[in-house]
Amino acid sequence: LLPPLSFAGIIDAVTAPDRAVTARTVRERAREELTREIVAAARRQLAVEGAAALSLRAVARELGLVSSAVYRYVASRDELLTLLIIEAYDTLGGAVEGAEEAAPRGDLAARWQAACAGFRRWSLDHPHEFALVFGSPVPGYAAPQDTIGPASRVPRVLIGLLAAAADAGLVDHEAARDLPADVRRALSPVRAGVPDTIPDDLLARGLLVWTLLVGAVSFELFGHTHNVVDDEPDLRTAFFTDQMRRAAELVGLA
Amino acid sequence: LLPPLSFAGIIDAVTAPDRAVTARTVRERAREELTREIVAAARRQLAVEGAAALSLRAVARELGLVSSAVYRYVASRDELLTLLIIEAYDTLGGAVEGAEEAAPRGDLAARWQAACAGFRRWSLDHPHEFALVFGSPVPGYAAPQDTIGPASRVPRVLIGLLAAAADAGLVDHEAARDLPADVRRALSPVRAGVPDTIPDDLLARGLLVWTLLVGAVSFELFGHTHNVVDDEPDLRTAFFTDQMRRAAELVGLA
DNA sequence: TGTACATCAGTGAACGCGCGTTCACTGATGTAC
DNA sequence: TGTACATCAGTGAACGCGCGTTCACTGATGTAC
Repeated sequence: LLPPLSFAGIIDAVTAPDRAVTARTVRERAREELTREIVAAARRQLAVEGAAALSLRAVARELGLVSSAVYRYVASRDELLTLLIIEAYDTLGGAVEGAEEAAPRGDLAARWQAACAGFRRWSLDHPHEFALVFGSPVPGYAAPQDTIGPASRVPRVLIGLLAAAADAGLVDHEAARDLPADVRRALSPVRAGVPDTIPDDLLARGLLVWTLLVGAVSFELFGHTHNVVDDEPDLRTAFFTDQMRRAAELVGLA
Repeated sequence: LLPPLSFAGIIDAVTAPDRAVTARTVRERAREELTREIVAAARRQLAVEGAAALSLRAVARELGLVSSAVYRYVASRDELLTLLIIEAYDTLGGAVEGAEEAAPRGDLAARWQAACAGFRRWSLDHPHEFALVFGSPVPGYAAPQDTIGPASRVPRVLIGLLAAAADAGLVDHEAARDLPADVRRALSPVRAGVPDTIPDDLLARGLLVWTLLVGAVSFELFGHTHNVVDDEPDLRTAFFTDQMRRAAELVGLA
């Protein structure tokens, strides 16, 4: 009874709101618009209550629809969650890219700090989205393939910086050791997606630094810096910046 | 109508199961035993389904009780969650302490790696407990004061190692810079609980390394190493060990 | 040692709530001739 | 350009589920005299 829902079509409708107005029918336009409104309502609920409280019925209520009507647009609660995850990855990616691109091109340290600050800013502004993406997995939910593209936008920014640092000769190749064989094998999946100009050792350090960025923001958002770091926002920022500077030293970005 | 429930009493009953048999009444003993069984059943549910699926009714079912009977022992679902959080922190703390203490005393690098390996092992064996403690906060739940003691057991192990490294002169004091004033102020809460032999710079590095440990395990457990690190368990372990060795270099524990 | 009263454990029924999902349906929009 | 049929959006009712929590109650255990 359900119409053949194209998942990719939904994503298009959601992520490309302003494409040139082609000769689409009224129905097509209404469908795209309502799909976007459903996702927007879901996003608002996520922002306020968190992923656990997200329900199709509440989305329907907010839009003045009967709950079953939502099923014309979204196959299930899980699919809606997937859309939100994709959107979160995407806006986070955009925020980090934007911040990094606004920094002076020649100053790698500044570009790194800008990226980190952008990451943290977005996360503090969207705590539930952050939790959805980097926190505990939603029980019974398995992320589909569609998320891996958007998920890699931020890492890709970091990879760009690492490559730039390597190209600029900023990485201490004396200190760069050869990795043990098993560690090199462990890294083979990432290795495939990263330019050869980044040596294995730098790649391993890059993962360390990426872990650190996400870990630091997790700690802050999930309350693990209580009684550790002062609560005053400026001091928190100073601490984070200091931590990220230390991280940057590991990969020639300080 | 509810009896005056002493929270500390419950914790005693749960965490000190084998205290000397004093002249307690049958009722008292039955109460302690059932309280322990309730927490044990809740722990099993947590292990299987995760915190979101934890319900008082399910606990009651498992013990063959009527759901309202559980309220004789536990004031609410939140209190039960708190008990589980405390227990998770405690068993994690015990696991890390045990692992660290089993390493040769004179070998700080080995003690560090043992602590990290113990942390990761416990986490892989108790993924939902890890998520409960280090993952997204449970919505609508605020951790009470009772958790902060157990929560600091693992950090305390790391502090011990940092102090030992400092005492042994393993930390490069040339490289140790003076911290900017705002970063020093940001650190004042931790500072109060850490021996003076650990300088500010080392303390800041210590937090970096602690973030890294938790972050690395989070990434692995929450699926963020998919398509990054090979799935084979031995290779994952090799990668983790390598990352922790790099972390150790920052604090003179390599 | 035995009895009277107080305390406590566990029962069973109920309240009120919200959820995801299905299904047969009406009425509006789109399309082919 | 108009009509006949096909497609689609949204409705309303229902199914079946589980949850946390309250409350008046029975019967067992504990205690004071």
